[in-house]
Amino acid sequence: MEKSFYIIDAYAHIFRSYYAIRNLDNNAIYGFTKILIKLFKDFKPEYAVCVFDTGKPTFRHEMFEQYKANRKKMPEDLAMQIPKIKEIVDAFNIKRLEIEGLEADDLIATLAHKGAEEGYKVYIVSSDKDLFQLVNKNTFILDPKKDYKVYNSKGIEEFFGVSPEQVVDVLSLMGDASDNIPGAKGIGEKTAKKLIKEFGNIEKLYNNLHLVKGKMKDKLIASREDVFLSKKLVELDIHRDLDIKIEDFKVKEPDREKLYFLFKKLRFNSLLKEFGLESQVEKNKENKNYNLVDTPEKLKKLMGKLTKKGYLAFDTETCNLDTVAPKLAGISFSFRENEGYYIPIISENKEVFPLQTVIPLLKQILENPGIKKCGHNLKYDYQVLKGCGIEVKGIEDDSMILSYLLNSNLRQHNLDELAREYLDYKTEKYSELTSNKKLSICDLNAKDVYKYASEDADISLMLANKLKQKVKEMGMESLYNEIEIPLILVLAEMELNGVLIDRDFLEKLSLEFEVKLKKLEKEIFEEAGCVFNINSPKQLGEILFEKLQLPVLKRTKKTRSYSTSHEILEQLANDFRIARLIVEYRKFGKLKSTYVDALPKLIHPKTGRIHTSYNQTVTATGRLSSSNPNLQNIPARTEEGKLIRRAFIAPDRYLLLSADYSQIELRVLAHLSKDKTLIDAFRNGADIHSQTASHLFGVPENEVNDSLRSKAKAINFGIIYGKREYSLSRELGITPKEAREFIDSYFEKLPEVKEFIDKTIENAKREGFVKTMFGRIRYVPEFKSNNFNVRQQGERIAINTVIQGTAADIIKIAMVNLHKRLKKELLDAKMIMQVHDELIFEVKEKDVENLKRIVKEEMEGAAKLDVPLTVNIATGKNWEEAK
DNA sequence: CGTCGGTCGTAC
DNA sequence: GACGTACGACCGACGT
Repeated sequence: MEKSFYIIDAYAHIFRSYYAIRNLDNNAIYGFTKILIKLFKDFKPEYAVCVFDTGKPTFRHEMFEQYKANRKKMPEDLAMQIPKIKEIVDAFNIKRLEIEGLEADDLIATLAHKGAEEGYKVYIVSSDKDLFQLVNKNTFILDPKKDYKVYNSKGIEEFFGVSPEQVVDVLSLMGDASDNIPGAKGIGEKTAKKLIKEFGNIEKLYNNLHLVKGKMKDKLIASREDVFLSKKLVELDIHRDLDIKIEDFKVKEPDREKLYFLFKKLRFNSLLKEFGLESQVEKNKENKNYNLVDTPEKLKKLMGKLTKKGYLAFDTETCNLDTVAPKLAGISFSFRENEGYYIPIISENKEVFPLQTVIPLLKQILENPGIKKCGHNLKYDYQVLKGCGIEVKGIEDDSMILSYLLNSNLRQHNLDELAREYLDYKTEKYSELTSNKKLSICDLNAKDVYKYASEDADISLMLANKLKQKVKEMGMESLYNEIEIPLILVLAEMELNGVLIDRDFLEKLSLEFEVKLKKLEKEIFEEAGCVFNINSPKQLGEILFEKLQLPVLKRTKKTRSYSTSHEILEQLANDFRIARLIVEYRKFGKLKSTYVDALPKLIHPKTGRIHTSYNQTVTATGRLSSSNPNLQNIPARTEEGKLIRRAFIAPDRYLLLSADYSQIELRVLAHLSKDKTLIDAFRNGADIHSQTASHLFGVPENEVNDSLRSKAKAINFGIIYGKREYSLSRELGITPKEAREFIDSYFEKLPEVKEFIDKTIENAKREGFVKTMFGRIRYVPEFKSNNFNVRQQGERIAINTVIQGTAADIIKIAMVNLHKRLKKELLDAKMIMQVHDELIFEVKEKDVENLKRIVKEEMEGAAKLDVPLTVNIATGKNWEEAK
């Protein structure tokens, strides 16, 4: 019985997977691993080896300086995958082989030769035609690209057109652009094969040149030297002196545990299944030590332990999700990995410990700044506890924020996912715990809750340890410690503060809008000649473009249905009354449903105020986001929109104070690019858009009219968003060619800006991520796409993220500093809202002037740039007035 | 009846 | 397909 020996050409598969599989992280690892799995499942190799390259120069480079000179450096994101691939090969218990100064192909040739000599059936796992020359009666090619087809000599001849012995000669004639093998100039694959089939090899070909006709003969004569050099380059070299025994490559059982761990980490869930690695999921549960602390004795003992700790994780459980003061159900602690304690306060809706006895005990721990705390989404826990009269001190780590800093492209950073991703651990889900969705933690018995609750604290502790290390490695330690962590409390308090809303005013507005909408609706139905749902783009499209036969100017992106967007309706508005009416209807409908009717519903019954959620871990650039409601998109531009802002009010004897950064993103651009023109403009306190217009159109600044200024403004913002000629032309109502000229002349007048953009993109492509001024990173996987548009989007993302992200960092710094400052100066003033470049405060009338001074100082001093940061401040009884 | 993708519109 | 970052209302297809 003959033994089989499989030689795996690692890099061939790695490169192919990298370029063939898109839209997947770790694509090369994935593709390569799939091949290994297939091999194990279908071919069950007894002997196998994985051959790698060292990338060091070889004798071929000495022979021919240009050898492989065209090869680009391995892309960064591929290089990063190589170590993992080696780990996987090791876990499969397949030997790896790479020898310095020896190309993989030569190593494969040597191994194949040796294997055949020792009587093995040799299978070369590769799709590379350079290896076809090795096929003989004991050596075969196994091609994963061709559905794992096995080629013998005859197979090669059928597939490639010549016998394995003739492959080298064909390759020498046709050359290989990717390896920079010259071949015969002007002779391609087809001709090469024809010639070799006719003559047998290149020696015989050149000895019988007289039999070749016309141009082809001339080409062969001209390339003679190149062809023979090519043959030497293409011919694989068998190193008979290499001390290798095939016996050493005996395949052992794969290390299933290691593979499981690796696949899990890489999120190769389909491969887990494919290789039957699912059974071990629960394994990590076994060594957990979770405890229910349900007697006064146990509680006392735990508290004694906790007071001696310098660092611990905690997590609160609540009965409801009330924004202001949710009811505390229990609290869990962990101070050692795999260990956790749950103190139930409510079990099956009955008090386990009376609050007045537990709270003082908890205070000793939670309010002690010397005991550093960690948790997951501590903003929430802080608020819960504040509702119980506990003010948590010593917040050091938040695993949610750590995860966000490591990958801001993810919008979800929930504990379950992170545990799976980083700890290979499957958590108990809240939904599994309650099974019936109507139950809350308080309805359950603490005996059923404590494991779940302890786990959360334990997992957060383990994650914080692990992720903090990574954050340090990425150079984000100070961003984390000095900006994001202190910001938790700032946001927690802003949310608790909330903003006062004039409910009566909104209710009156709602009635007014309702009347307006009814009237518009009637008119629209009359124009249309029928009744339909104006809010349905589908129905509206059918009425406008089918029934009424209005011209179809644009279709929607994904479904190619009629576009009824504002832009299109505006274009139709001149000729068709119905289009004007719909624009008007949309405007009022939007304001009414999104703001006028929605805001009163969110007024908290106890405080009479709106308490939004500021999310710290959502945006990819580092900005905050706001939800329930979103206070960052309250209308500001139109007259009707401004009415909404009048509903945001200050209580009696208080005022709202709004402070916004003037042109912060353009100032950041000026600073980062060091562009002289921009810097000068900002230093001189000029109107930046007029100044740009002056430079751009070559007119003195006092002669810049509104039209020129608005063009310059559009370009200035266009730069930040990476706008191109097409969209700029649409905005300015000019041709794309004219827009192109504007952009070109902008870059000509502000060359440093152009340089900054190019450098940023270049850097981003090389590193795979961009970095803001304060070290925040964002990965830009778009660069890996094989779609041109997606790659171009990557460029815009890179630019915009650096600018928007840096601006976001700056206002966050200002918020942290202001929060401290307000506490210190004992002003009757509270920070209540943030809208990206604007902070809004509620301040007692007597303290307005002091607050103005302090806010200006802290915001303008938040970062030291090459241009001044300028802040405009206004006050009023409501938000509209304070603008 | 809930979920989810598509479209549209608001902010900076 | 053409401008970055968000949130959310509404519709309607789809699955239970």
